[in-house]
Amino acid sequence: MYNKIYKMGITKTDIFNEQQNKLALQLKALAHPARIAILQYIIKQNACICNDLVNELGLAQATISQHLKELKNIGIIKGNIEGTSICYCINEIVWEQIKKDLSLFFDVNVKANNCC
Amino acid sequence: MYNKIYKMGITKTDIFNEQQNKLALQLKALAHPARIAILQYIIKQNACICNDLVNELGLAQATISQHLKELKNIGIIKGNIEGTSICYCINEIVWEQIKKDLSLFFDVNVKANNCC
DNA sequence: ACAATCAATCGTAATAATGCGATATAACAA
DNA sequence: TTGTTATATCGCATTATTACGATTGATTGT
Repeated sequence: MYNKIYKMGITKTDIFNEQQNKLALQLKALAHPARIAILQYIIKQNACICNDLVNELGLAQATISQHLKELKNIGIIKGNIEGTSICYCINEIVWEQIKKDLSLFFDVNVKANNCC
Repeated sequence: MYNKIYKMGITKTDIFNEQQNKLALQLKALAHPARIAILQYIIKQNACICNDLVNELGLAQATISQHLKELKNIGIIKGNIEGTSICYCINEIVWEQIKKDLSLFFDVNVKANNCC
């Protein structure tokens, strides 16, 4: 039935350019309400530990830890060991870089559409 | 084993606020290299039809159609029937609104971190 | 040394997303 | 009418994501 060879369920990153793939990965890491809430909380408190987020958001510790990992993967947050806990804060350099990457995409001149 | 009632594999949108859920949905719709490429192509050409994208990107027609649907869902593009084909273009109003929503999230004062 | 605390990871269950072939539908052309 | 073209949708296979309990490992306090 399927005579062409391709991997099902997998994004074909090879047909897109570096910028498109990178931006998509950054957006995907941000595209969850819990991760947006985590970032907002860290910004509000300046820094926080995993357990603070568990209490604040009402998700299980394993779930928060998983979301933190995805945010760490794109570098937007970084953690520092402080005794038994780990203090998380925003990585300003990466935060600004992502802002720049988004601007590069969004700050284009979207012409007055001619067909709608 | 699991004595608490919750639906597995589903995002708990009820514990987040309107802004967090909306922003996450917008970001999710943009968080795929194909959809970024589609938007960039539409902007470059001002407008295009589904088949143009099939030729340009090298994805199957069904796949392109599916990605277009997701972009239509957040309103960032709109289609206009032109004969047998449908002309797609950017919805400038929504484009600017999403830019604003992103600015609201990103343009905060990220303090110098005090723990990393 | 021993218990307590915190966070990462493993394992698991369920839903979501990705991609394409096949088919359906709608509009135009001959 | 018949055929062509363009797009949407259905069905399917596969991978990805979400969420949590249980466990592990590391550090602190007694």
